[in-house]
Amino acid sequence: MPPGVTIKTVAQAVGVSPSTVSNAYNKPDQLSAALRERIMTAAQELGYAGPDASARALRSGRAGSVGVLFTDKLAYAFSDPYAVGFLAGLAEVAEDFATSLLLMPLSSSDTQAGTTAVQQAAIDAAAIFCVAGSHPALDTLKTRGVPMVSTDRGDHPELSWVAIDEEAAAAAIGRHLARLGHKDLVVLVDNAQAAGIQPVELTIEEVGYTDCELRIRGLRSAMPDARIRLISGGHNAIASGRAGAEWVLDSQDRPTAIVGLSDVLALGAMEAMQTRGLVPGRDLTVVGFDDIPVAESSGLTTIRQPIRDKGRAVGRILLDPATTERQILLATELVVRASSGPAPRD
Amino acid sequence: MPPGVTIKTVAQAVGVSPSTVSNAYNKPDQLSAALRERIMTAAQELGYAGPDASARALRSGRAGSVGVLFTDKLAYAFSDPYAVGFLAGLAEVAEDFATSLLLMPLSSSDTQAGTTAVQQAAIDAAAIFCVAGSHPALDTLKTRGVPMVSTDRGDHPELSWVAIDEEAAAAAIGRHLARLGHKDLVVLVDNAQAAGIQPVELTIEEVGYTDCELRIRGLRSAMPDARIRLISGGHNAIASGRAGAEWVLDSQDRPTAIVGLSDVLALGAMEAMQTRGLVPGRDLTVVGFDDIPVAESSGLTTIRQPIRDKGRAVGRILLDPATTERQILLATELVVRASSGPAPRD
DNA sequence: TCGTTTTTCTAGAACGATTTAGAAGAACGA
DNA sequence: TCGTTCTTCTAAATCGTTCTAGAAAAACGA
Repeated sequence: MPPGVTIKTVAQAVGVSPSTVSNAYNKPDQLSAALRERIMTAAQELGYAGPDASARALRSGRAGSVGVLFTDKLAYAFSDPYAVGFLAGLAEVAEDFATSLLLMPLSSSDTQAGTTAVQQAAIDAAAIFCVAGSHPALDTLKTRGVPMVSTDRGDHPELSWVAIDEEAAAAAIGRHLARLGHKDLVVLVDNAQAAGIQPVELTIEEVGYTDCELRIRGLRSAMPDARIRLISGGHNAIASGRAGAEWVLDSQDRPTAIVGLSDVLALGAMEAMQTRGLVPGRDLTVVGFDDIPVAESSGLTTIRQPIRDKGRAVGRILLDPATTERQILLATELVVRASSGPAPRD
Repeated sequence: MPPGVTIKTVAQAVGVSPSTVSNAYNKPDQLSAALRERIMTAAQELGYAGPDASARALRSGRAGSVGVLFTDKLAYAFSDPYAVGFLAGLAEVAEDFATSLLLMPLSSSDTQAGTTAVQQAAIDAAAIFCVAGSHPALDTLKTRGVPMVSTDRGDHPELSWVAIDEEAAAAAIGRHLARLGHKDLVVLVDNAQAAGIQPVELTIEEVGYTDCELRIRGLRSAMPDARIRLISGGHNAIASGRAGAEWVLDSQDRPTAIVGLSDVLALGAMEAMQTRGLVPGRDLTVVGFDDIPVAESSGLTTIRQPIRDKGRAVGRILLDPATTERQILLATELVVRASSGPAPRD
């Protein structure tokens, strides 16, 4: 587009008003087909590529994009097929409403950067994917009046969310393990601010993420007598799961079962076992959470949550005026596979 | 933000001009600290959350986001860790320049939808990730004057790109296979428009993607005497690789080697072999392309390409004025692992 | 004290579109 | 033929900023 070519230029060239050119693009039935044709060819000749997006957004009050907010680096976020599934579901709906997705990583360490990013982004709505409810960027969105839907259940009744009953799902795992006789557990948790490589043991307060916390509570409630340790090998990725599990497996104090708070963490644990010649489900039980596609072929016992539906539901609440529900609880299911077995008797 | 609260409202409340309020946000050193403080508190009281993004974009000519264009559904795009790596590298640079990423899937079937999406998106630049150079949306961007960088080498000398020498990399695979005595090959290719489940044999013309085509050419040039069949089990995903390989393995006419044009396709082939009790590298050779993280633990022979660097380089060309290079060729390397071995003598 | 520079602030014009209300002309029914 | 209804088009206001040029005030040097 040669600089300076606007809707006005085209209007003058054709000899009509700017409004008419605008209508030619946006409301084709408001003008005769012949005139529209003339306008379009003139636009082509002048090198005009259609109305400017920013100007349109300003005047019409619609940016044509929704923000997708998530914790931490993009690299970590999408290393989990779970996140990808969510995004795919959201994108599906977004496409129907001619809306693009604006990716906005919210670093948990540098909250300032994320907040200004959110401030400067032209978005009509925001999907909050696994972001702590306390992040200041969310306040910015609230004062700005941007509709939001979170993937975590919040406290406030006016908050919109699409979530699962984390606690109940985790309790299902707990009951399964209890039935198998397990009494000594290690839970692998995501630790976003982990910089080092050395796995660490955490308290439930240090875990931070609301959903992780709820899952731990659920486990504990179903296994009140079990010993449950929380270990993190870093952020949510296979390598972290492996690191955490290696640390546990190589210690003198092995548990009988390892629960990954996500499938990728659990898969990492399975890798660590394989390296050591241990068979999941026989020598040690491994359970995951999410049921990502590869969990099936790996034989991982896990909680299935309809992640793609989650994305779709979030999209609909944000974009489809016909959707009136504001808080949606999705069903989960314990999927038992080969990686879980009875605790060895000692 | 209560509707109607703008920079003007704040200005009136404080008793200064709108320009000054604008400066308070954008050029803090243009006004006294005391006044800035007063403006900020007034803004807070009025519920003003900072300058409107669309208005700012219109006036300043900077949208604060770059578009990421890629073929087909988001779901398929990010099922490949290769794509995720690229995005991560790009995001890294984008973050440094306070820029967000706008995801724009360009369906290859419905080119119209993608084109209007591109037309309506407020972006400063665009990263073209594995999109056929003929897509009409690219023309729209060109007339609009949006800077673009592609991940494929184009024909036009003014085009910017960050790529690898696809043909040479594939030729390296070809030489490796020739040295091992392979003369009968199946190449697993991505077929985006595949709707059915039934794998199909394609000609090189039907393959379509420029980079896939180049890789096939490279293979052929290094193995002029080999028989090379092109098979597709669907879009770029493990399941498609598995489907394609199963079809081949269960036929009467098995090749001695399978080359996946991406690692995910090759990994699918390895899965298919395992199911049938075949050992990659002994019974049949499997080679991939990309060297995604899981390739190492799977023992997959493949071409390593610095995918994250690719994303970073694209980001820098788009956003960093200090970067003057416009066409960057990255190095690749054949990584030989256990999945490739000598062809069985018959 | 007087010119000169620096700091601090402002008026008013863009930026490029969409929207509202309404005018001009064509088509229509009786 | 006349009033009415459509169709087709337009003028002018508006969206909420940032920018340019310059004014007023303060600080400075001699």
